[in-house]
Amino acid sequence: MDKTFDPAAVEARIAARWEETQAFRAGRADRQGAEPYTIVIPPPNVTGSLHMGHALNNTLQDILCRFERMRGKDVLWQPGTDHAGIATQMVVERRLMERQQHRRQLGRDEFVKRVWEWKDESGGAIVNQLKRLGASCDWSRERFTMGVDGSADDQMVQAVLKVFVDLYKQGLLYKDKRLVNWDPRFQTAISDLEVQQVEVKGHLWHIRYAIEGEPDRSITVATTRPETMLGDVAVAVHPEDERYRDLVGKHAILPLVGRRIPIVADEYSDPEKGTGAVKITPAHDFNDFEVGRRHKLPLVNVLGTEGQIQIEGNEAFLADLDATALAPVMALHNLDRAEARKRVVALLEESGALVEIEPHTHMVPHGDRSGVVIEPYLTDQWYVNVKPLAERALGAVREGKTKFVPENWEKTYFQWLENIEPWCVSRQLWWGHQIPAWYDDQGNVFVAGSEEEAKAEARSKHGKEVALRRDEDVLDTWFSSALWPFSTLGWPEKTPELGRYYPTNTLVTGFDIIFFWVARMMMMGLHFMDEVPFDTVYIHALVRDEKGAKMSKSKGNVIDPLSVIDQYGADALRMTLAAMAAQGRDIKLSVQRVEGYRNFATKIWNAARFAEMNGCRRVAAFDPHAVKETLNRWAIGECAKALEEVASALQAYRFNDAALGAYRFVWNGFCDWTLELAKPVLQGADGPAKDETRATVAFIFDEICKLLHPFMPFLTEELWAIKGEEGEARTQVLALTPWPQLAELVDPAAEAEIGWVVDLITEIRSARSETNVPAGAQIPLVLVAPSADVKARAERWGGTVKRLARISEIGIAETPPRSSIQLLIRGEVSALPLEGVIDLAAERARLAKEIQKLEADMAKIDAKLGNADFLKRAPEEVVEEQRERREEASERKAKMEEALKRLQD
RNA sequence: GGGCGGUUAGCUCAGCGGUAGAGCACAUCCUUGACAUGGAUGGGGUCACAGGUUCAAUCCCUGUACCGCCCACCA
Repeated sequence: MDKTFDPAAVEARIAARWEETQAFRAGRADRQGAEPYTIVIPPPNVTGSLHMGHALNNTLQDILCRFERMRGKDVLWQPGTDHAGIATQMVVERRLMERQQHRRQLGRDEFVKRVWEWKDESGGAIVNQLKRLGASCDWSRERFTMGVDGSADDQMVQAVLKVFVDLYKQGLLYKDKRLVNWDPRFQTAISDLEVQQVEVKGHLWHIRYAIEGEPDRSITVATTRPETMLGDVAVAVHPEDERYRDLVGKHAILPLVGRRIPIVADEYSDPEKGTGAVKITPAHDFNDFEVGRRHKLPLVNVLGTEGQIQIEGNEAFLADLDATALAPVMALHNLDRAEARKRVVALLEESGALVEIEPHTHMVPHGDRSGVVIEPYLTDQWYVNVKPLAERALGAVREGKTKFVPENWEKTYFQWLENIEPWCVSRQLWWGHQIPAWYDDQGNVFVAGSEEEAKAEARSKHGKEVALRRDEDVLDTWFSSALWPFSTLGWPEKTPELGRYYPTNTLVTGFDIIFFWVARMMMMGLHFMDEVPFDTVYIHALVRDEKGAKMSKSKGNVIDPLSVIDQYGADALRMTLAAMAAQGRDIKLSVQRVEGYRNFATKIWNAARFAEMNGCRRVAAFDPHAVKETLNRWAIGECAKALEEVASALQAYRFNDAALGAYRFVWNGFCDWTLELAKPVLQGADGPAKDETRATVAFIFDEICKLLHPFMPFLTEELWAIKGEEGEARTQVLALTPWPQLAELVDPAAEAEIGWVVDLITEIRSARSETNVPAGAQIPLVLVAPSADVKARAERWGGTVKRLARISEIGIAETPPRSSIQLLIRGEVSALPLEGVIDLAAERARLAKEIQKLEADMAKIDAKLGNADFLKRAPEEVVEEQRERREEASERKAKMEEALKRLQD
């Protein structure tokens, strides 16, 4: 074995081995009758690169997959990537921009071609990065959410087409003209979820509108968006607002524009807000849109698709207005909305209509990708009426068909689905699934799975061949991801995989995409497969930097998982993430923690070297049940307990408990105690005990490899193989080796005996240190009137105790020697006679402190036992336990006091 | 405005009705035949605050104070 662990070399070698052996293939011949276990990966953006969130997400999935694979299941971890509409289009547009090009110059076909090129160029990156992390996906089944004709992913397109057409035919998908969230930068509609509310320090402009026919009166409205006043069609006041009641029914004159607009009464107007009178701009505000609808007001759109003022030739705007009188306003044409705002305010000020400017902080919607202010904008878009689908998705979770872990996320899920709005699925982008809708020149729409079918439909409608034009828009990228759990399995074909692996078992994801993705998969899965897409949704935390801030490029606090892997190894990173993945709290990651788990890997490596050097080689016929030596029986039992602990934690998705349980056992239980206690045997005389101990160490090492494999797959797979060098070679990779079943091997007698040894050594060390006995000094140990049991144990373990606690000799006496440190180990007194060496003052202090502690403890227990209610109401075991504790404490105290007294004589 | 979570050792966090735990940091000691990326030992906590339930509360309930997140139509 090499002297040090070289993660990079090992990772490359092991990855190749997994690939050669096709260890991660679903449906392997050796798993034919096995229970399936399926996870679909949250498909990362195809052009993305691995960040810490991915690292966590995929580490957890991999831990589950490896664990279940070892437990004998037929595991399918379905990998793939997402075409990620806006995100990807943005990346490619930015690249074009660097070369002073714009997508419109290229045209749609050429641009889409470029995106495909970029995908082919960079699309493998994230997959390779996932492999570096050790992700045990079935890479032969990799999918992409969007395919080209004839490619393997074409079937993903078929799935999208079928869903769109079916939903349309079922009346659940329709085209509608209403306000959408419009992103002026990308010039596309986006869904509610893609809008981020950002707090902005702005102003509230108070504008006075004259009242028609009443020169002495006016009404003042307050607005945060003065530029939209060009599209005002009314002023609304609350029906019960005394201040304005008499104005209702009259008309105001819109400043600058001169439009005559009604003053209406509407409950929407809040007397508390602003001036209590609110301008109504139905084309540019969601609320105003509703008010406009209620009062049958016209829609006056004053913005273009880029968010610029558009009034020249704008019929709705110019209706009943004298264009020539509007010269100053017409000059605003084509100005960007920000600039237009300034100019409108200036014009208002000039005209004397601006009453007041008040500082005002409010939430302003921004595009989560583009970062620009979103405009409510009137357009034709495709919507899915998700309400009925949401009902089923809600029901499935309420009935427990799908469970969230941690459970409290169910509330979040419920809240959103209960208040769900129609989902706008069309996007005015070029990169994505083009909407399968065709139009004839009369505006009839034909939704079909192909142009031929659309043509056929058109033919039957018109009785002749007509020219059709395809809808230019594409679908929201989440539309195709919503189908991921079944589209990846071959749907709409009835493939064997679909029957075998759907519904999937676990979905592992972050809470940030519960709405975007999880809820929509639930809706689509239930609707099209008639079954939930997964049994369990495990929601993990967000990875933040060590100070708790979100990692972001602009803050420069990003920890790049790949450089962490380069520096410390994938196993160290994985172990860190698993150990920190407690439910319900964000992970504050620091490189220091990774370093700690790198040290853990080193520790294991060195333990393996130790085993090798001491001839601890696997014995083919080794039977853990037949082990005779107490130490070995104990060690196997400890290992069995650790395996059980890890397995049950993983089954409950308590990754941190699992990882830390494994860590503690391997480092403390195995390295610090088992190996140390075994040293005297391993380095002592040859014989059956030594042979058995060697074999046991080798055996436990194998079990440790299995135990740690889900967390640290590379290191363990490597050690597993190295150990096979001696004797026969391993016939199977560790990844496919069964999870051990050792629960029945815990031996209470061995636990008691080794527990005594451990306690004795610990106590001696502690007492030596506290009483300033030089570390190098060999000192005697005296057992005081030992019981036969203790005497026998001392005989068996004398050598070990001498070695680990620096004891020169072990004697027996009726009473403790005069000058000595006295220890109480499991009820029996031992002493360290230290004539001339002992620091008596320190020993007295040690005893006094101990006595004090015991007294405090006893007082507490006495208070309890003296309470009649406690005795009456508390469960008997608890009372009994308290009594025992009290007795122990008082015994201990008596012994300590005795020792102290002796010391003072 | 609605909802959710957090407040436990110097730091980062587990735990969750009956003796407060880990890692890191800190202190002291140890070049012991796997490992100094190591070993041993130790110090350090009225479990945010105030009430309540209970024989018993860090844990359950109510409220308060900070901190964070999500949702909500920009007067």
